Amino acid sequence: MCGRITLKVVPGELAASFGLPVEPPLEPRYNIAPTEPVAAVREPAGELRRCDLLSWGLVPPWSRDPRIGAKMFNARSETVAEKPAFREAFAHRRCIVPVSGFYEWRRRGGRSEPHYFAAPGDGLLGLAGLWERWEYPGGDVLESCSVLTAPANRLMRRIHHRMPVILPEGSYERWLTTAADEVDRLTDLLVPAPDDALRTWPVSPAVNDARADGPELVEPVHDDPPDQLNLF
DNA sequence: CCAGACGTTGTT
DNA sequence: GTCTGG
DNA sequence: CCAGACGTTGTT
DNA sequence: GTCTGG
Repeated sequence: MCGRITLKVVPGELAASFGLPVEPPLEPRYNIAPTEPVAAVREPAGELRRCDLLSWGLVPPWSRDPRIGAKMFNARSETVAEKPAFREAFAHRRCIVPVSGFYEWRRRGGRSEPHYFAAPGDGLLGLAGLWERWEYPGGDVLESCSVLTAPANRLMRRIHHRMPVILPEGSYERWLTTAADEVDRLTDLLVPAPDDALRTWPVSPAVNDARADGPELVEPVHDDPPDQLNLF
């Protein structure tokens, strides 16, 4: 799965990686949690590609309460085309969530150990996403998004059994612009990333607190020793 | 017909 | 909005 | 995802 | 245990 992400870019990097006409003004973030604003690249039909901040956690347009979004920050790629909450967004409103990396937690002996995942060379990754539009009773609009997940690859499996869908750079255009009646041809993209697409290392549990933010959160810490009973 | 769900993860 | 269950 | 609350009345 | 907030 994917429940925390980071996005730190040098000027020009986002535009270059995702083919944006203008570089969006984004502050570096090292701990973006569900319900928070997250960057999303979209390409509306006939318009320029753009990057906006959307609320992380998709709110279906028929929802009566936008707080449902807190549970909709991931969508299973295996079922996204059928699920009532996601299928319209999958057909018509796909996006790419640019990230520098993401965190996954390994559960061991009742403890939850955060690990960071990033690309070798620290380039940006493009996560497969969906977005949706929801209107408050007063007419204000909430745009929100969700990150697709796939089974873990070999690297990820040491930590967790699900992972975000990472799009190859060459498939960004196809992911963003495939017509609704052809989305069944996108399934080749909804797979675990190759093992060499990511590096990983353990990080401090300081990241557990969603209010924490800063470059120190992605610094490696020593791996805990394997579980053992210290009798003295 | 109306009522109620609509989601993922992890744990048992 | 649309589907499932009763 | 994890952390933290989980309640009401009345007063500031 | 379950929900809300970040």
